[in-house]
Amino acid sequence: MASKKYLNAPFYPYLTLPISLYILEPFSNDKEHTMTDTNDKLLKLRHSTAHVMAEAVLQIFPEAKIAIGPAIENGFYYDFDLPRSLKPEDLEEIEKRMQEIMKAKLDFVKKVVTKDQALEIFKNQPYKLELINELPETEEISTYTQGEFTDLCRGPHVENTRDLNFKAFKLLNVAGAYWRGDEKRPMLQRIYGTAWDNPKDLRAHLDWLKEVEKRDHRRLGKELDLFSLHEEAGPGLVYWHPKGARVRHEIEKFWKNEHYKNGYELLYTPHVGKSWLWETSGHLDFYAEGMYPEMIMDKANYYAKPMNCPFHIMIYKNSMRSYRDLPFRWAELGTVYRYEKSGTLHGLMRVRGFTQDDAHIFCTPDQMESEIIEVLRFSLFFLKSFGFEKIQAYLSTRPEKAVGDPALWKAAEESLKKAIESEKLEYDIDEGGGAFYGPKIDLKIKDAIGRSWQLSTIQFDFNEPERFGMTFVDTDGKEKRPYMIHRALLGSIERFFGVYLEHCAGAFPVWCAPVQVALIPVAEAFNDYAREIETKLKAMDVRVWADLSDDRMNQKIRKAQNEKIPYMLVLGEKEAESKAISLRPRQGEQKNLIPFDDFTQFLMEKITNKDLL
RNA sequence: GCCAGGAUAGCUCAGGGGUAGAGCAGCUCACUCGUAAUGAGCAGGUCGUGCGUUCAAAUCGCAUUCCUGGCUCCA
Repeated sequence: MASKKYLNAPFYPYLTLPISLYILEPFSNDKEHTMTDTNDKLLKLRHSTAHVMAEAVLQIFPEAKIAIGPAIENGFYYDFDLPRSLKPEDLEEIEKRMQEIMKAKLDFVKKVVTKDQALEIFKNQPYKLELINELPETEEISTYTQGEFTDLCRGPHVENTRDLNFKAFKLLNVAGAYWRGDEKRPMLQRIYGTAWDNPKDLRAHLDWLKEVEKRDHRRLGKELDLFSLHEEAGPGLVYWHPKGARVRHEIEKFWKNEHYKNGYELLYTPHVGKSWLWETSGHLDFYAEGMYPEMIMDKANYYAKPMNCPFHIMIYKNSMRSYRDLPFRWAELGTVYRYEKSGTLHGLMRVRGFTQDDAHIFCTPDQMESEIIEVLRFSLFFLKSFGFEKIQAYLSTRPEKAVGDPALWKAAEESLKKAIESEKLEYDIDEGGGAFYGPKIDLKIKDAIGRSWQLSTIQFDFNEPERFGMTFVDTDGKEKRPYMIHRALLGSIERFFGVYLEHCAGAFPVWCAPVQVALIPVAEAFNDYAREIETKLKAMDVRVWADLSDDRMNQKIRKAQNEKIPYMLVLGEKEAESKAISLRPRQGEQKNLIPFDDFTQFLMEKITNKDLL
């Protein structure tokens, strides 16, 4: 059931499987192209284009069964049950016929019909019949007809096919899709297309798609030699190459330092544990199919951990805890393993082994509110450190089936809301959208090309403290239940790395770039000077690469540029004489003959401030 | 998991029933050159894996693994 659409969902710390909305809003700077601005005009136009496509498909396959064909973000689709599977060439034929239909200037004619009439009209269309029969009695049933094609549809539509610009749409791809998204129902063929008001907008959207492809983290990961995956060694398991590991190390170093600075302690816990843990936590009941299968050893069943929380709870329960000890803020870069269906694996975005930037906060009821506010502030600090300024919060509240006292839920929800408001974040409330064990806040960021990704999640848990019988001794000498909050800021390191890689298109800021400075001697005669500079920079912990190959200077620059190394230092006779360098930044203007000390000062500032360039 | 497409040298890709091809990368040699590709040469795959059809398979068929695009967006 999961799909690529869910790639922007984070890895939840606890029991739920990731479910999330996919928001794709290209051209964040260009209102014309965003869905928010999508006036009915574009919606109508796209939906009408879907109808035109259905007509074209029926011309080719008169026996085709049609399902549904809505407008979606940037375009539309239509699902068909066809006698054979479509080939890419079919799309061209369909497109051609669609253009003919548009040029024919056909009216879209609406007709209100009775249920019986509708059943008669669509008697050969089983999917439509199913829809008709499920319509509420009160609902007006209408059909829209253009040319030879009539569809069950509530509209609205454009008036005439001439309102559709036959040069402003394009069919993109064919895909399988279950009827009504249900894997037990028949698999239909879905044709996706994109449609716009004018050819210029279409062009812009196609360019955007190209940009998405160019930034694909799988492509960049290969080009920049950052990581790899190996089917023969296990799908969905990531191998970090030296350069990728360097970036990851820098990110993790930053993460750890900031946690210590912000009142957290770090933990390390095992990767496997006996079934008792997962029976107690409830994972084996609710989540078994998401776990790697058991390993049997010394007559006990062990599981690779899909979550870190039970381990942190073990540490909590290791001794008596007093209200004086709380809150505990325990963080761990914990690598977990989950069985993700083979069809859902995708580069670094969806994998089977990944590292959560996890933490659990155990606190008293009194502390809950300030802890939540603090966690949210800390999340925002991290996201902003990486240059994500546009942040949207989503608050999910108590679902019908839930554990825990409703009053506790209410209080938790209130404190979550207060935290969001104190940070003045935009937010949406998903009523009843919380997990069964507690309400949560999710944070979504928007990347450089306008796509939304969910990264942080802050979740209450009324379940595990109960199941594990966690307690603390309160001021009155009585044992009470602590509050437990799960939170991940970046989500998982792997996925965050993928998102960030796409966000910056491979051009990491200097502080975490795998190579920070490239040295480019103009000719062999200046290799010595390059070595001298290299030694000095290395002594300052700068990651430097001296290109002493016998390539020509132009070639060296090209290589460094393609590797997206932030700074290139060109070194020749003039530089060597005056102990200077010529600076060619990966972006921006070059500056010649800068005193070396000036450069290092500039560089160190960039690095320590984590400048994003 | 399901539907469709794909898997050919490290990378990007061409070819297609008669025993494999390009560019880049790599290696060697020459060149020592001021801001995005110096030139020449060499080496490198049995065409994802298995089984089958055939005189003959990378090319056809079946199976399998992995990859890619999709699989709630309610007429």
